[in-house]
Amino acid sequence: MQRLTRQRNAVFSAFSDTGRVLTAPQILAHAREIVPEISLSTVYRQVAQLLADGHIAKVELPGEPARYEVACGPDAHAHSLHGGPDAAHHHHYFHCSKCGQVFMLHACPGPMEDLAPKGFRVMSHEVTLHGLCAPCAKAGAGARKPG
Amino acid sequence: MQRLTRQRNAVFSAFSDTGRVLTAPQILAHAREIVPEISLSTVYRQVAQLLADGHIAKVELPGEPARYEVACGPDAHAHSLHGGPDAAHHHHYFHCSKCGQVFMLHACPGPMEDLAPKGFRVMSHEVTLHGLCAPCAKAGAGARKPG
DNA sequence: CTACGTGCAAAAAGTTTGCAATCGC
DNA sequence: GCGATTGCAAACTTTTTGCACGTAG
Repeated sequence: MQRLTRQRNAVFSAFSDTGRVLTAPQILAHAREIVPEISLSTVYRQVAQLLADGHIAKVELPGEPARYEVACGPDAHAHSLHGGPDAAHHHHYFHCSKCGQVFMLHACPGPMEDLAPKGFRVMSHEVTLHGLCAPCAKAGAGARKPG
Repeated sequence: MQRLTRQRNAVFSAFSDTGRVLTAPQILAHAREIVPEISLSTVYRQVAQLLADGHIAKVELPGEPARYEVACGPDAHAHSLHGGPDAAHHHHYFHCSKCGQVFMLHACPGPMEDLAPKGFRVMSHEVTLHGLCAPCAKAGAGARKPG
C-alpha cells in the first residue's frame, strides 16, 4: 500500500497546480517549492507510481525527453498497465518551438491505415504538431521561455 | 575537407547495403562487417558528418533512440543545416511493434492546422504509425526480431 | 608532412537502482 | 515497530568530447 508522503503530494501538485505537460526536472522544480529537499530520484519514483496508478500519463515526443501530464479523458483512471500507444483513446500534442511548452490537442485526424503500405497492419498512430503556441504567436519575436 | 576513410565508407555502406532505417549500434554492427575495428564514436562522428552533408537524415520517433536513413526525395542533397522538422517536404514513419524495424511512408495525411487550438500557428507535423509490418503480419505470432 | 580522422576513455544528459536512514501508518 | 519511501551515489543508456596516435592526401 502506498503512503501519503509530502513528496508524493508535491509531485502530484506540480501537475494539478500548473495543468501543464512537464518533464522530470520541471516536476522537481515545482515540487521543491513545496518540499525543498525532494530529490530527482523520488520524482521519477513517484512518477512511475502515479503512472502505474493511472493518475498521470507519459508523453513522448520525437527527440524530446519524456514529459508527463495528468491523466484525463473517459478512462483516465483505468489502470492500463501496458502504457503503450495502443490505448482505446489517445491524444496528440503540439510542441511550441519558441517556449518549448507542450499542449495536448483534443482533436484527432482519424484513422490512418491508408498511409501504410499494403500488408501492413496499423494499430495506432501518434501526431505531433510543431509551431508557435498562442502566447508566443501573439508575442512575436519578443517572447522567451517562461519557467 | 573530409577524407575518404574506410570507416566513412563502412558507415555509409550500412545504409546503401540494407536500405533500412538504422540506430547507431545497428550501423556499428553493419560497419564492423567491413571494418571490424571501427568504434561507436566514429559511427556517431561519421553520422554527424553525413547529416551535415545531407547524405542521410535523422529519424526520431517518440520514446525511441535516434535512427538514420539515406536522404531521399527531391532535395535530398540540399544542405539544409537547420535539420528541423520544418523542411519543405517530409516523411512519416511506421514502427513495427514486433520486429522493431522502422519504415518510411510515402504518404502524408495533409495539413493539420485544424487540430491546434485557435491562435496556435502550426508550422509542421510528424506522424508515427504503430502496428505490424507486412513480414510480421504475415508471420503471425512466430516472427522474431531480424538482425 | 600535416591536418583530419580514429579509438579509447571519460563526460554529459536522462533515467533507474542499491542501500542505509527515515517516516507513515 | 514494520515496511514503504526517501536521499544520495552509483549504474545504465544514448550521445558527445578530449586526447594521443594514425593515416589520407
